[in-house]
Amino acid sequence: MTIQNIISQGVADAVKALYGVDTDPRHAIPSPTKKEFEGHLTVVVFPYLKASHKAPEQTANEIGEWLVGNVEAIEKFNVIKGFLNLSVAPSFWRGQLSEIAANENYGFRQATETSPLVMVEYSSPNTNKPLHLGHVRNNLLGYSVAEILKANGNRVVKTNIVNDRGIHICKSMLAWQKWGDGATPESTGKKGDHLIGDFYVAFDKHYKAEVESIMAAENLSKEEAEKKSQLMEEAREMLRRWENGDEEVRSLWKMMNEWVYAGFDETYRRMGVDFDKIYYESDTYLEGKDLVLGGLDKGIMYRKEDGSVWADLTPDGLDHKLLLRADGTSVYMTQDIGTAKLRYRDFPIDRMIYVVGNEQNYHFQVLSLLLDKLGFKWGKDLVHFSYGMVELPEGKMKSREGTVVDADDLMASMISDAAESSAERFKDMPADEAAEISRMVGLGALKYFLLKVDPRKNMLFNPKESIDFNGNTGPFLQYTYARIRSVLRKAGEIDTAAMAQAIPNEKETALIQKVADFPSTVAEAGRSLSPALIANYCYDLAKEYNQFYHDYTILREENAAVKALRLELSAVVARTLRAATSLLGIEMPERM
RNA sequence: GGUCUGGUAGCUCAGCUGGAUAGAGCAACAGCCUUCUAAGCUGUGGGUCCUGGGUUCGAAUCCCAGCCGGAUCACCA
Repeated sequence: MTIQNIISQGVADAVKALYGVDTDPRHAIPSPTKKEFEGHLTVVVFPYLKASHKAPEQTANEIGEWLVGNVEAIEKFNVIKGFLNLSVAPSFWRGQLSEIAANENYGFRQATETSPLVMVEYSSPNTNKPLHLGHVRNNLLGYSVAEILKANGNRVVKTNIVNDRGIHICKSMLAWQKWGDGATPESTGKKGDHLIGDFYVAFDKHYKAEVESIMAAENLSKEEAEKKSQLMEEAREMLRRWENGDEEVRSLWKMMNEWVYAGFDETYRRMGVDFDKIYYESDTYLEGKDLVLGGLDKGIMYRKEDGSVWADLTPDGLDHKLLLRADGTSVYMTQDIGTAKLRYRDFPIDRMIYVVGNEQNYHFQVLSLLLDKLGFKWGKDLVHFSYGMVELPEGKMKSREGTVVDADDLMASMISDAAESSAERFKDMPADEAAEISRMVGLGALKYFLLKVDPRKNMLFNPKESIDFNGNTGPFLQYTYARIRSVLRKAGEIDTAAMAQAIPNEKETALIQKVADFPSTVAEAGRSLSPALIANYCYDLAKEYNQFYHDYTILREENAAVKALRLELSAVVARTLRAATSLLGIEMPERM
C-alpha cells in the first residue's frame, strides 16, 4: 500500500468519523508538500467544509488530529489555511526503502498471457531516402511508448510499415538506370539508403531542369510544362510496369530496396530501436480492396457512376472519402485498411497505436471510423499517437534546400561531441571503453533532448548549437548514475541489518519519497502514453540525489546504521534511474 | 473559410485530471574541488502565464470570445 493510498483512505475515514459523511477516498489524493513548508504530503480540505460546517483551518486541524491518532504512518501535521501538511514517520520511510530494495522489478508490472495485446506502429519510412531527424523523434517516441506499455504489464508488438512501393521509389530507380553507372553500396562505399537518396535527389534535379527548359522553349506555365515532362512520364511508366509484375523492373526494385534495408538496419541498430514484425506496403496495398468491396455490399460504401468507391462520413461530421479510384486502384487509406486486415490476422490485437506525425490527424480520424464500420473491434479506439514536427531555426526541414538533418550524421556528431568533451577525463581509459561511453553519452543526450518535451508540440532543434551535456540533459542522468556506481563499487557489501537502526533525515526521506513515486509515474506514463513524464521524473530524482550527495558523506559516515541506509538509498536510486531511463532507450554507463 | 492544435522568463521547455508565493535548464553574474566523480552543488537578477470576459472559496490549468503561429481539409503517400 502506498502512502498516498493510506492517506486518502485515512482522510475518508476521518471525515466519516468526525462528521458522519461518506466520501470517496479518491477525492483526497494527497500531493507532495511544497518545499517551503514542513511535511511530506498535503491534503486540501476545502472539499470537506460542507461536511464539517466549520472554517478551513479548524477542519484541517480536526482531520490532522484524527490522522495522527489513528494512522500509524502519520507522525505530525501542520495547517496553513485550508492546506493540511502531513509528516510521515521516518520509520515508515525506512520501511519503504527496504521494501523497494527487495523488489527486483520495482515499478514494473509483468505481462501475463491474458494481458492486453497492444500493437505499436512506428518509424514507417519510405525507401527512397535515408532517415532524418523527424524519423528520429518518431522512432524514439515509438520505442519508448512500447517500453512504457510493457512496463505497465501489456503484451506489446512493435511493428513497422515500410512504404516500399510507389512513384517515389521509381524515381530513384530511374535515376540510377540513367546516371548511376552501375553504382552499388560496395562500389561507392556508401550506405545503401544514402546512395538511393542521392539518386532521388538526382531525379529531382534533372526533372526541374527539364521542366524549366520546356517552360522556356514553349513559353508554358510551370504546371503545363510538368505535364509534358518526359522524365516523369518514364517514372510513371516504370510504376505501371512494376504493378504489372515486369521482371526487369521488379528485380531492380528488389535489389535497390535491399540496399536501403541494409542501411536502415544499421541506423536502427545504432539508435537502439527494434521491431517484432515488419510489414511492407507492397504486400498490403492490394489487401484493402476486398474489405472496401465488402463494405459496398453492406452499404457502408457507395459507388459513383464513374466506378469509384466512396464512404460517406458526413453523419460523423467529416466529408466523403475516396477509397478506390475509378480504375479500381487503391489509395493511401485503402492500404491502411489492408494493413489493418493483415495485422489482425497475424495478431489478436486489443489495441492499436500508430505513432505518426500530426500532419496526418485527419487521416487517422477517418481510418478509425472506417475500421470501426468494417468491424475491427479496436478500430474505434485506435490511438493516433500524434507528435509535432522538429523545426529548425529557419523553419521546416526541406530536402530541396538541403536543410534536412540526417539521422546517421546527427548520431555520429553527437557521439563525437561526447568524445571530445570527455577526452580529458577518459585519458587513462582504454580506447574502446572510452568510445563505448561516448556512444552512450552522445546518444543519451540526443534521446533525452527529443523525449523530454511534450510529444504533441512542435520542437526546435538548432544544429549550430550542439545539444547540451550539462543541466537538464541525458548526460546529467548518466553522470548521476555513474557517480553512484562508483560509490557502490568502493563500498562493497551493504550491511542491511544495520539499516534497521537508522532514522532517515529530511533529505533522505525526501529522496525515498521520490523513489516511492516511481510506480505511479510509470502507471501515469502508461495511461497518458508520455515518455516526457518519465524524463521529468528522472531529472527530479537525479537532481534530488545530487543535492543529497553534495550535502552528506556516504563512505566516510561513521555511524554504521546511517552509512548502510545511505548506501541502500544510493543503490535504489541508481537502479530506479536505470529502470526509468531504459523506458526512454537511454543506456547508463558504469563510469564516465 | 471549416476542423484540429499550440501561445508560460532573453532562449529551450516543465507545470494544465482547478489549490499555497508559477518552476527547471541554457545564457549573464557571484561563490564551492588537499574530502565518496565539479557532466556536480549553492546563490543573484529575470514573468501582463497572448488578450478580454465567465464559472469557483480558489484559474497558467475549466468554459466562451478574440488575436497570433502551426497542421489539415488530394482520384499524393
